[in-house]
This record gives sequence, C-alpha cells and structure tokens, in this order.
Amino acid sequence: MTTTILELRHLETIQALADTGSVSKAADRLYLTQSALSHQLKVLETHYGAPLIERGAKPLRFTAIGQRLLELARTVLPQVAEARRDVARHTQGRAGTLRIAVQCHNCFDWLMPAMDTYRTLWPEVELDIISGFLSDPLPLLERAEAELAVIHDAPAPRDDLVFHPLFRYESVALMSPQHRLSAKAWLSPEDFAAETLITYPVADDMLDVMKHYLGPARVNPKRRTAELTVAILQLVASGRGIAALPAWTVGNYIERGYVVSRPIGAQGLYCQLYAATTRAAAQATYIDEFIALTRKQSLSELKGVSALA
Amino acid sequence: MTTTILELRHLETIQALADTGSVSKAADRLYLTQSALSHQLKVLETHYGAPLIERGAKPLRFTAIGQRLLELARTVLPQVAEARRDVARHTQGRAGTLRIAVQCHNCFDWLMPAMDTYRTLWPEVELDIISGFLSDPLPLLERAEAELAVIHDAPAPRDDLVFHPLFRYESVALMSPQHRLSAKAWLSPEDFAAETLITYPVADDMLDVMKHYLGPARVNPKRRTAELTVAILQLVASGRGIAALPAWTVGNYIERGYVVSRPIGAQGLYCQLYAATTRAAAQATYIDEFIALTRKQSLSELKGVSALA
DNA sequence: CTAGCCTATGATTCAAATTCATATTTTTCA
DNA sequence: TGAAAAATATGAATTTGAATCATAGGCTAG
Repeated sequence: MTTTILELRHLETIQALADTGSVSKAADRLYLTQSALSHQLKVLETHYGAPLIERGAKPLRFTAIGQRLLELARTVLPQVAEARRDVARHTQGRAGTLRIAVQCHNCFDWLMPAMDTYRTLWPEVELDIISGFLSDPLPLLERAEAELAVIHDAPAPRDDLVFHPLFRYESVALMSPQHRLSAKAWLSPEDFAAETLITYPVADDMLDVMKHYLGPARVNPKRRTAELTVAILQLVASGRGIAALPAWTVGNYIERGYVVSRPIGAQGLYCQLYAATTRAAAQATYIDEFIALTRKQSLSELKGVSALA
Repeated sequence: MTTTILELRHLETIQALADTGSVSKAADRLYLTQSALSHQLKVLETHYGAPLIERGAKPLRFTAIGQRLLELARTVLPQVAEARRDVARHTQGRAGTLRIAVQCHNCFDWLMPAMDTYRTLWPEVELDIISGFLSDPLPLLERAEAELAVIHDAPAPRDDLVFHPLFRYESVALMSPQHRLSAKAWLSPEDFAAETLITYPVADDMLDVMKHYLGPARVNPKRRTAELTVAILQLVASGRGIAALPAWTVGNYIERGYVVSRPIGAQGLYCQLYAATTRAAAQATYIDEFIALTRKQSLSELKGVSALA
C-alpha cells in the first residue's frame, strides 16, 4: 500500500544535489560513490516514472517533481536534525564543553562562521578556541585541555584518537599583477628560490608551502613576516615578494585584481584539514555535530574547497 | 559523520506503535512481522543507547526520547505524504474519478468518514458511490463503470484485477438482554434454527451469517427484514428475533444495554473486506491512497476490527 | 500452574544499496 | 575540430542490512 520507497537517505541526496550542483560532488559530500547516487536517482525516477533532474544541464536543474522533493528535503531534514539533537540532549549528559585547538591562522576564516551557526543549534555548549598556535595540538587532547583539534594532513591512525576529515583546499601563490612570475602558468620550486616569501611569523612546518613543497625540494627562500593577512597581501601587492595562502582567504583580493594567484606546482598544492578528537568525544553527538556542520558549511561557502574521503 | 541511522521507515514504525499500542498490532498494520519491528526497535535503541518504549507496560508507554521521535514522526510523515501527493499530481494525469461500488449496507459506516478525510487530501478527485447492492460488483470494474469495488472475502487471484486487503471484522449475534439465548456464551447453528433472523432485505450471499455460518450448516431460519440498522435493532430489542451484524455497527447499542451480543460459533465469525481495482487503477496514486487511508482510518476508529494480511 | 498472548532473539533468507569496473556522454581547451 | 578530461550511466559483483522463520522467554489471567 503506502509503499514508502522514499527514505530520508534520498532526501539527503536531493539536498546535496541542489547544494553542490552535480552528482559527483554530491556523492563526495555524502561519502558515497557517484555510482551510488546515480543508481539512487534511477530508482526514484523509475518509481515516479519521471526524471527528477534535467539531464545535460550544467548547473544541474531540477524538474518540477525534483523541485517538490527538494522542498520536502529542505523542510524535513532540519526537523529531523533538531529531533536528533533533542534526543542527544536526553541520552547524553546535559551540556558539554567544546574547546577547539587550532594550528593555523587562516582557520579562523571558516571556524568563526561555523561556530556562529553552531551556537544557535547548541546554545548550552560552552565553545572556546585555544589558539596557542602550537605545531602539534594533539597533546592538548590527551591532556584533556581541548575536545577538538584542527590539524593538517591525516596522521597515522591511533588507538586513542579519531581523525575526522574536514575538507581539502588549494594553497596558491600570490604576487602582484606586475610581477615577472605572473607570466607563468604555475610556479616551480626554483621560481620561489629567488624570491622573498612573505608568511605569518610561525614555524616552517605550519606553512603549507614550506612543509609540502619547498621543504621537500630543499628550497629555502628569503623570508619576511607579517601577522595579519591584509598586511601580507599589502606587501605582495607592492611587489616586496610573493606569498602562499589558501585560495579561500584571498578570493576577494584576486577578483579585484589587487593580486594574482598561480598554482604551486603543475598540479597545484592541495592541503587537507582534519578534526581530531578523543575516541570518547567522537561519541558525543554535540561534538560530532560540530564537525559535520563545520564540514558542510565550509564546503558550501569557501571557494576552492572540496570534499575529502 | 551525520550517519542517519534514522529513516522514514522507523518513523512509520513509531507512529504505528503509538496508534496501536502494541508491537504486534503495529506490525500487522505495517504488513510486517512482529519480529521485524522488534529488531527495528533494537537497532534504534542500541544506536541511541536508551530505550524508546517502556518494556512491560500494557498500553505501551514511550520514554522521553520515544516521545520526541513520535513527535517528529507526527510532523514529518504528513509532510512526506503531501509531497507524495503533489508529485503524483504532476506525474499522473491531473484529476481523476473514483467511483466506488459497495455491496453491503454497513460499509457506509466506515466509507463515509474515510471519504470525508480523503476529500480534503484530494479535492480534485470526483468521488462517487455506486450502490446498486449487487451481489457481484466486479463486472462494474471490468466495464469501467467503477474504479473500486468493496467486496467480502479474498476472491481467486485474477490477471486483470488486484485485490487490496482492507480489514477483518467480527460479525456478532444480537438479541434482547432478556432473550433466552443470552445465557449462552456463544451461538451454534442450532440456536439460530428456532429463531427469527432479522436482516436487511438482500440476498443470502450478502449476509455474513448466512453465507459463512448458517448456509454451510444447512440451517435456514425464519426471516424478517428491515431496511435500516436502527429498525433491525428495534426489532431485536423488542424480542422479535435475533440479528447478526458487524460488531462496529452496534457498539453504542450494546454499551447502553439496549441489546446484547454473542459470538457466532465458538471462535466467533470473522469476515474480511477487500478493495478490488483494475490493475491499471492500482497504479494510480490517488486510488492507492484512498485504499491506504480507508484501511488506516477504519483500523483505528472502528471497534472489533483488525488488520488483514 | 497452565494456557494464551506478547515480546525478544539467533539463525537464515532475501532484498536492496553500494561499490567496482567500464562504457558513454559531455565539456574543455589547445 | 580533435583530443584529453570530466561527468554521468550502467551491468555485474559485493556487501550490507532488513525481513522472516523458528523458537524461547515473560507476563497475565483464569
């Protein structure tokens, strides 16, 4: 009778489809294969006897019934999420603390908006940022001085900690539009050698370019440091050197022609962010939700950011 | 991450649990086994680490988190149903006609309320009742003079028609409280033999007692007929004879002591109602929904009615 | 205490969702 | 336009997990 072929899973898919604009990207976000979503869609479409999306449309358009199901997803999924939170509040202890240890300057760019959203969902959770800019924040977790640590790259699996993938971003080289290197399609380690590299005043292993590109290539350019991103960009714009920053931090400046960006290496330099928690904390819904929310919000609002397996 | 263990299926289960007050009854309603629901519950409960229902409570009480999920089900499921209707309106032709052929007098008791509810959900569907009180309404389906026929008992499977189970009800014998047979716990065919049987003025094979009980026993009591249920009951109450009617039609009269009821046969006489449609009509969502709604509403509002496999 | 009803559970079966491998289509850019 | 890259579709294999079956355990009422 009321054979409910439709499940929440499908609504998640439809929402991801709308958010990402493509089947493959939606699959990434949902931690599924593209094939899985394609099959899911086919099941729904044969069930309804009509397509949900218009095949061969670049920004992915929904048909009328696709729209209607999307609307359903948009109203229903938040209600489900809210119920989940309420249930978690009942089953797990009342409130909780969430102290977040961050390594990198730029992380504030996405952490702050995510925290703002989170606060509306979990008002009772005490949120804190611990920013000593330590090169290794994991000991903070062990010593129970933080519940969550944002770290670069996937560390070796550990018994006591869990690593949750956040997202992947591209670090790009920045230079003034007049800079001689702007003629190149991408920068090699040698290109950096003769330049002044403008960075935050932190250790090398906290700088993506050094750790993953120039370090392995044994290139160590001259340095100049600035505390603030704007200061770095100002130095870059005035030709004092080149910098390397995550693509998302500089989108505006590039659009305005203030500076130009070039890939680091032929393939570009991609970096990965993970959230680390203790195994216990990973069980707590309020922490789990913070990670999921951060991930989702960052993926949809930051440029040049993509999902991570 | 946001591992949605919860699915619409679970919400359906929780709602059925609340509606029926027991796991087994809920299973019947959902066309699942009791075991299936028990397993479902266990999955949810181990996931949340807490029970959803209080074990060993007769009318089945929900825990706090069970309540919360029930609340979710009650808000979400209607939204999903509405979306389903909207999608059906898009994919299948605009409006539709639904002409219902009924065999039995009593069917109006549950058909009318169901039709009222249905009209609010599918206002564009033209609803009609065809009540010639024919003993076999199936030809009406074949001749496309009706879209749905309510019939007694499961007929032999046919290629061109689909039979949808509606529900099971008990037909009970009715007599005045002073009647000598009221001393018996249940009535045998012989008990009927010496009595006057008061019935609607229709053929024998449309009367449950005759068709399924007295007919096979070759008992053919004296008759007296009346058009209206109240008239039959009046005759019964005044000792002019006994009657046999579905339990749900006479609930009030029995409670007030106007008449008393006794099972027909030691096990009671149970009858089955089915909705028949053409195979094509069974595909149409608006017809399918009518059947589902009728079934559900009758099961929850009529006394002495139970689910049918 | 026993019969009857309801629920729980392990084992098995069955269905369905996902992945894998690959084909097909579409897009991009030289 | 052609070739490479990206995105999507699809059949088969695999894996997951949901339902049933068979049965045991509990509770209630007579």
